[in-house]
Amino acid sequence: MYSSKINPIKSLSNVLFLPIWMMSKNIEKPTEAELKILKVLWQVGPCTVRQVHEALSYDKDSGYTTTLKLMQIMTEKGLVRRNESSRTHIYEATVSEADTQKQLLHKFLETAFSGSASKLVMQALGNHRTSKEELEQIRQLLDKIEKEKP
Amino acid sequence: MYSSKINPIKSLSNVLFLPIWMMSKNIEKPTEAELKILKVLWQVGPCTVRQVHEALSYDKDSGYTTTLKLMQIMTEKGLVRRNESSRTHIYEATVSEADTQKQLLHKFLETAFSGSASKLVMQALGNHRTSKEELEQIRQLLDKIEKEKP
DNA sequence: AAAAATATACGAAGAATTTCGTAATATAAC
DNA sequence: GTTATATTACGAAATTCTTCGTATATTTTT
Repeated sequence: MYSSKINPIKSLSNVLFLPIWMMSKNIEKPTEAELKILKVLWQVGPCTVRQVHEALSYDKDSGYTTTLKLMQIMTEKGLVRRNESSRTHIYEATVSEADTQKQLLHKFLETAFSGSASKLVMQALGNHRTSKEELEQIRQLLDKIEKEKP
Repeated sequence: MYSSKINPIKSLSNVLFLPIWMMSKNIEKPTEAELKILKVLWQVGPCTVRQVHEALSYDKDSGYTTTLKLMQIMTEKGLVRRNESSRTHIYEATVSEADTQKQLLHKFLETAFSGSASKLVMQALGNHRTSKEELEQIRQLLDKIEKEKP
């Protein structure tokens, strides 16, 4: 990296406000294809490769060995763990959906919205149908956050 | 794609509820490196390659020709347009920041949050410092949305 | 006018991700 | 038990994105 003499504040602020999740141990960031697999595992629980592959084949058109290979890589990365006691291995996610979303959101917020959570939130609310119940939940969260503020 | 006989509703719903922005002409999706360049152009306006490259070199450590090449590719994709009247070309973004954010957000929402805007919003609000003013803005948006509901 | 600096064009290397084909092995069916 | 089927292992091709080096052309400096 370029050692900036003009704007040292930028990198400094990054250190001071390091989000909590970044301080915990390094979680491998899933790629897009890996994320699709994780979603299946989160939704239906421990699966064989075939189960995952069937679940994906509605959206995606790639061969069985592709899914297999990805899941093998994910095992190496530690994104999933597998039970090898029977010949057909059973895979399960080792990372939680919430943690992964947190991590991906942080990255996305930086790259696409330059870190402005409120801009992102307003865009998300403005362009996507959200039920009354969900809006109410968000409102409650707002209350809670504001109450905890000075 | 797999022609599903089991769940034809899925693809159907995608057609029925096609978001408005998707119906407009196809915008090329910027890659991550391209997005960084766009951000400079959005922030400072029309630029030469050198200006963009200098602006980026605080965060990024790649050569001048890399930036040049990327901007040439972006021109082909139609993400930027350039004025070639003088030897040093002047580039400007052809896509707006808001439109691009909308597009990226939609994609992200689908891949990471399975389309649940409220989940994303709550995660974003929960994990990132947001000022009182911003929270108030969001609250007002909530009011506006709920008022427009049945 | 020659030399130096700066710009674009463009092919191709490098890197990361996704895809597949084939071999080896185990299980199931006959 | 032999054949057929299903599963894993693994290398390597295909793809996409990023990076760079070199050639060529233009402007600026000396």
